[in-house]
Amino acid sequence: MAAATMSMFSRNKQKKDGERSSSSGNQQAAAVPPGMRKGPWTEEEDAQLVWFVRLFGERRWDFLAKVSGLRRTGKSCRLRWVNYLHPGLRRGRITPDEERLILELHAQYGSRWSRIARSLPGRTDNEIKNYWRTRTRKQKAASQAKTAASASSSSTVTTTASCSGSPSSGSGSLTAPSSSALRESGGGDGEDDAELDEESTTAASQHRHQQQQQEESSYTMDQFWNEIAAADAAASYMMVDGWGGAGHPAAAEPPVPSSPVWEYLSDYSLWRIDDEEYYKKMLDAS
DNA sequence: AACTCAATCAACCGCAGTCGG
DNA sequence: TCCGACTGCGGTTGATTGAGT
Repeated sequence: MAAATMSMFSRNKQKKDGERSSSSGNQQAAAVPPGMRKGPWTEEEDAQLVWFVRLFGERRWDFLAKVSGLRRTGKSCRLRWVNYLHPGLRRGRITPDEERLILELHAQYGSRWSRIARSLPGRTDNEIKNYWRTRTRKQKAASQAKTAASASSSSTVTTTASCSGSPSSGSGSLTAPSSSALRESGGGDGEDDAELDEESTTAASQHRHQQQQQEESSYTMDQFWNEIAAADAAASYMMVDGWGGAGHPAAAEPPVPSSPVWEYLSDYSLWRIDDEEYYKKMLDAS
């Protein structure tokens, strides 16, 4: 876990500063005020941001960006915190259970990623959005390949193609929502909806696949819905107490360093001094 | 070893909603 | 009611990585 997060951190470090800003064209130059930094965050910036979020809370991002001395917009600071530095973030691959949940919730809410993310504690809307995008792309490519194959050879039908409605079936656990549920969802953009409809056409085969997998993994729908309820409960709990709050059931367990900067900061000498003292130092320095 | 290509993910943008003056 | 600042969201882009050839 720690190794994984650190590798991600170092990966971020490897990005060249300002590379994006130079390659992104005039639009971005207009969006970011002059003198503001853009592109990948450095470890120092991360550490600084974490400190000031601790001091001022997850609010008033413009103010925070200013007093911290970071040459970043408030918006950028918020995004960095929410998507990367937040201590409650969960790292690593989307699990099969999460996949299933995302599928359910997408059928329910469409492309309202933040809403979906609320039911997946520790996952960000950005993460889920990226995951979904990858998944739909794969699905699209697979279905295109399938239609191309069937067009080229209309006489013979291979048996292998018929059981692989989804490319993600390899990961083993996606359950397509019912077509009625998909239609009721209403939300979502056109592309996704179209792909979901496409998905629903293979619902029967996927359902068989799902049953097969349920038998294999002994994973019942009761368990599935219990987990959804638990996730919702956890999410609402976090809304009240904050992520990783003291009263959280998980707090009984040793906290998992979910964000690399926390590991970084644990060795960072300034981390050990008093907040106010540090704040003074920072103000003096700036 | 060098190259290609798909997957992943961080970060950006524009837009819309909310809130206080 | 209007306006500006702030915040959050969804869509998109592009750098990096890793697997395959």
